[in-house]
Amino acid sequence: MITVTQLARRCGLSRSTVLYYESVRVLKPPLRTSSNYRAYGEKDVARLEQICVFRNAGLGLGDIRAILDRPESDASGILKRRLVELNAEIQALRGHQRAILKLLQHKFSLGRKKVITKEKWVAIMKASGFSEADMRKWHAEFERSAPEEHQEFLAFLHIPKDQIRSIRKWSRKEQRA
Amino acid sequence: MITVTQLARRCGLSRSTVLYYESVRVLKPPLRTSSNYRAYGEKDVARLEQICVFRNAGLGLGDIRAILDRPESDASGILKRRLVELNAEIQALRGHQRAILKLLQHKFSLGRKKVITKEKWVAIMKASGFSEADMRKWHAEFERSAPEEHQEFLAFLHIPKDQIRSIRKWSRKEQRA
DNA sequence: ATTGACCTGTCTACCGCTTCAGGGTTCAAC
DNA sequence: GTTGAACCCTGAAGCGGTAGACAGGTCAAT
Repeated sequence: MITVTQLARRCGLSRSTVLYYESVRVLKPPLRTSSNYRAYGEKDVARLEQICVFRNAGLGLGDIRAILDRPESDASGILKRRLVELNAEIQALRGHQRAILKLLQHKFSLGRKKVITKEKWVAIMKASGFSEADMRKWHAEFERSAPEEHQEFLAFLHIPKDQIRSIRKWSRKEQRA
Repeated sequence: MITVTQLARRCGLSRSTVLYYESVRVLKPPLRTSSNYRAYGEKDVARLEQICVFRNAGLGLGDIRAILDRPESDASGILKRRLVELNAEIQALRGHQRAILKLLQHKFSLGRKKVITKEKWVAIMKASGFSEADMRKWHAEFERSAPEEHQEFLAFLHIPKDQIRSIRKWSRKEQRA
């Protein structure tokens, strides 16, 4: 029998989160000690661990409750739906990234003093955790979904024309491969 | 001079959203008619359109306000930061997707009657808007970030061993390319 | 003067939490 | 036996960005 904070820590959550899960009844109200403290047992731990598994899969608490409490609910259906939603969300974020690139282009070409070069750009990206492989994938994605913006962006980095051609070439190859 | 609802519709937003923007003063309080209706002019429209541009780039209203109202604010710095954050968010969503795939694997192998095949899987993915290219990119990403789970997943689809080898081979090539 | 389409401000809900306020309990040291 | 730290409790409010509902005011037409 453990307390809320112990349970929370065992699952890598905060006490408040566990309490919140109880309040939205995705976690069942546990036994209480004589002094009204929550006392959790094995089953409660197991349940919370399951919840965490589904949360790591990006499911909402409503969906998790459905899966855990209603055996007739179509768990794999829910998971597939979420898989598809996640894809849409990823596309949306990629769209945001493309929009930012466009904006950066404009900003820099307005305030013309600040010329950003390929080297500076690569430094920014590396500093923020992009590996070489990530950057190749990034180019491939950019080329696939917005070839014209990709061209524009490369030109904006003052990369010579022939080099731009070769970058776009392997970007296309990458997606065909 | 147009009204709130007209302004909102012109920018593809709801009335409540425009009102909210005003309340958090990212949009300036407009002139009022004699009957106290909001009356927006050209400048207001332009401002809201700018706001929408930045919202499409996934910036928060706070950042937008900083960029629009404080010329000394480092707009391109904010944009770059956001670019990096977006990348992290995308990685997180991909992680969710991988977690779901693992779960689906377990589900299906528990209820052993339901054998999912490669064909069924591809049908699900296609039905949800994955192109052939998307799926190749998906494999490449899967192979790059979680090769063992990728192997497991392919086996789970009852794909013959030699075919699995070839799929993983070109997945790795795709990222090297 | 009435209809119907607009407008007004204010309130609520959604999600997944976090934080705060204002208390009670347990356990150890002194 | 009392003080203090570290726990526990409940309940409410807040975040961001948006959608919608509500009750009532305004306007152009009939």
